[in-house]
Amino acid sequence: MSATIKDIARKVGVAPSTVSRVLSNKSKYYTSETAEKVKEAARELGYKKNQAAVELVKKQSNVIAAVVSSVKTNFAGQIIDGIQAEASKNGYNLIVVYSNSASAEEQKKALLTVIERPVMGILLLSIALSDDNLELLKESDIPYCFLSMGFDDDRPFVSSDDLEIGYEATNFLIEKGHRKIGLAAIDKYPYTGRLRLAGYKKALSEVNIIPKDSWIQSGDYSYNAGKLAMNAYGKNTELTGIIAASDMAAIGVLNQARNLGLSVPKDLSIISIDGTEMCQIVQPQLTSVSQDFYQMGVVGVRRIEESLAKEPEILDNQQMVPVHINERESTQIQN
Amino acid sequence: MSATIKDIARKVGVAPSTVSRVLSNKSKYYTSETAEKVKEAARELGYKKNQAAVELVKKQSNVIAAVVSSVKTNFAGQIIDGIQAEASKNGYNLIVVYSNSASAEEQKKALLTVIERPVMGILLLSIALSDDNLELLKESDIPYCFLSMGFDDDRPFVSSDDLEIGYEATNFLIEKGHRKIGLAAIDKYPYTGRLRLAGYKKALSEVNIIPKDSWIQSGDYSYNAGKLAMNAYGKNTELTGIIAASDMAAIGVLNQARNLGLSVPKDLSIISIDGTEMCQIVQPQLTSVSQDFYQMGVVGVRRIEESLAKEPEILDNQQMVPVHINERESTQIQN
DNA sequence: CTGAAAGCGCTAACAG
DNA sequence: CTGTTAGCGCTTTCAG
Repeated sequence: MSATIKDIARKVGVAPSTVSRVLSNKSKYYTSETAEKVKEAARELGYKKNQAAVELVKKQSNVIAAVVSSVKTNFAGQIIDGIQAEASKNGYNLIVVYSNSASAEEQKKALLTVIERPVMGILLLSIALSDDNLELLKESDIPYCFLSMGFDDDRPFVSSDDLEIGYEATNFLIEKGHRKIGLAAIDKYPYTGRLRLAGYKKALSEVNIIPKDSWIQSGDYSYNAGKLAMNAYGKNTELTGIIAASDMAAIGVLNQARNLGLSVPKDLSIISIDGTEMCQIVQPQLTSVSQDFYQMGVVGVRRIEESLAKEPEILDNQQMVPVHINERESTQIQN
Repeated sequence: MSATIKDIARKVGVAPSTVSRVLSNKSKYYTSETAEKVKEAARELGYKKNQAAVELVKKQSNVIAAVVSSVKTNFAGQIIDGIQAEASKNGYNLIVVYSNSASAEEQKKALLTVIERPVMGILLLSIALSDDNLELLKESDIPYCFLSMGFDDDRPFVSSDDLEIGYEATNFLIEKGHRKIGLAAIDKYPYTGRLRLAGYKKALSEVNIIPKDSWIQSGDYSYNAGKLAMNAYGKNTELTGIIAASDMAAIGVLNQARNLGLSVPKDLSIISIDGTEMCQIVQPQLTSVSQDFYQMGVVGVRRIEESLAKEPEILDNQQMVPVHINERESTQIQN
């Protein structure tokens, strides 16, 4: 077994409490002389702090936990980078646990893994919690915040403004002269899809366009959903522009359009939602409404800090991170 | 604060140890009658186990830790899926911490995050540990295993056989009739690149081909490295086939070839190494030597289990996971 | 500045 | 089957 604080104390000839003070940098409470001896002994003994013991007595730790849906989302990495950077800056450690969002049972295990130890906060990345598990989370009294998804109730979250995303994407195409614009692979009913759809309709209605039902092809944001949507539009579609629900969906639309003999952007303009690096490795490169995932991670960590510091009532529970449009090669002016 | 085992004991009128027994499912040691009452009370009180306390006394936990290089690798997710599945099957929990492999300091923090608590094992995903940090890891006495990378020393790892990868990729092109074959974006000196290069040379020498220096363009496996390599080969390259060091590198080669006016696979065949989903979303779809990343995760967990069970001497420290070739659209017969 | 002592929440003998 | 006791490794009063 690893050496303990007592071993060091014995070796140096001081009390365990003194060793603790040195090793926890409670300066002012020891001479640099004893500090040296203690540190020296610690090194020799290969001492490693037992955080379980520390957390047990302090009842808090400096670790932030992120729970991530294991469904492959290519932007999760960016959010995690943001969390990591901000956490590290403030001296927190980050641990992440993956959870298959499909199974409430798996979800619960993931959640318990972090709840059952004194983490300072929990960040949930695009994960749809079951009611039971949400209850579990609330009961834990650990500050939490959802990232990259929103809700109608008062749960704290930080995400992009999905209404704005739908609106901006649509407006971008309108300003390029497009009138018949499709919305592909979007999930119509849950919060995110619903708002994007609303933004789409809003932009359209401002120029007096009423979208046909067939313009809106719902789906699950996946590559395959993109392909299916494009297939449904067909080779002879009246659409001249398409908004894809995600980068992967956009690539699906793009590839299927090509399969159908359509040339992008000549015959069809495509604008994607997300703006991950995927947009830049396909040809033509995809114009996108880009979300600032990194920033979501940063804001999420700050959100946790605030929950710790302030009373719940003062908190601005639901925060939006701005989006911006990256014009690349998949869109062009429509005459 | 959350309720403790004592609160439950008081409420039900039994001893804390009894509560502990019920809650830890030490069946045989209590009547179903008391069990009911205890569980009922636990539910009412919203009891949550304090793992810090458990781990402190048991000196071991059921969590496996994965340390992942935060450099974006699109296969890390697959490895983690494999770890997760196998861990979950055996009742372990997985926590992952991200570490920027560039900074030894960051690395150390990540490592300490997991070493300073009683995890049952540590899996390291394509992370190049500094000497100090490797020492730290060894000292911890926690079983560990590197995944998706190999070493010349006796460190435990599980990876693909990189010599075989280089050999198979090259041989595949040779059998298609190619004679002038390039190797792009590979890191020549470290273990992985060195072995792949050796496999490449071996296959070539078997058919009496000696590669020119210019055929081998080293790089860092990235998209950009792929582009640079293709650019170095140039529009009028004598090569008819190229092996790319990774999927992203292959896409870089592919796009740059197209930029140069070369058609794939008509003018140039490309075979990629990795075989992630990226291969299927580009056009043409990329032929690849596919690694079984998921399996690496699975084997990694088993490796940890074995280290716990057996004496170090008996262990087969370095394990290879088989690769296979997926022929897709980016390669064709060369006359 | 340092030591002694108490205790975080839980489990594991040991008696009964 | 259940209660009593001790203690995991650390921090934190409280004295001195």
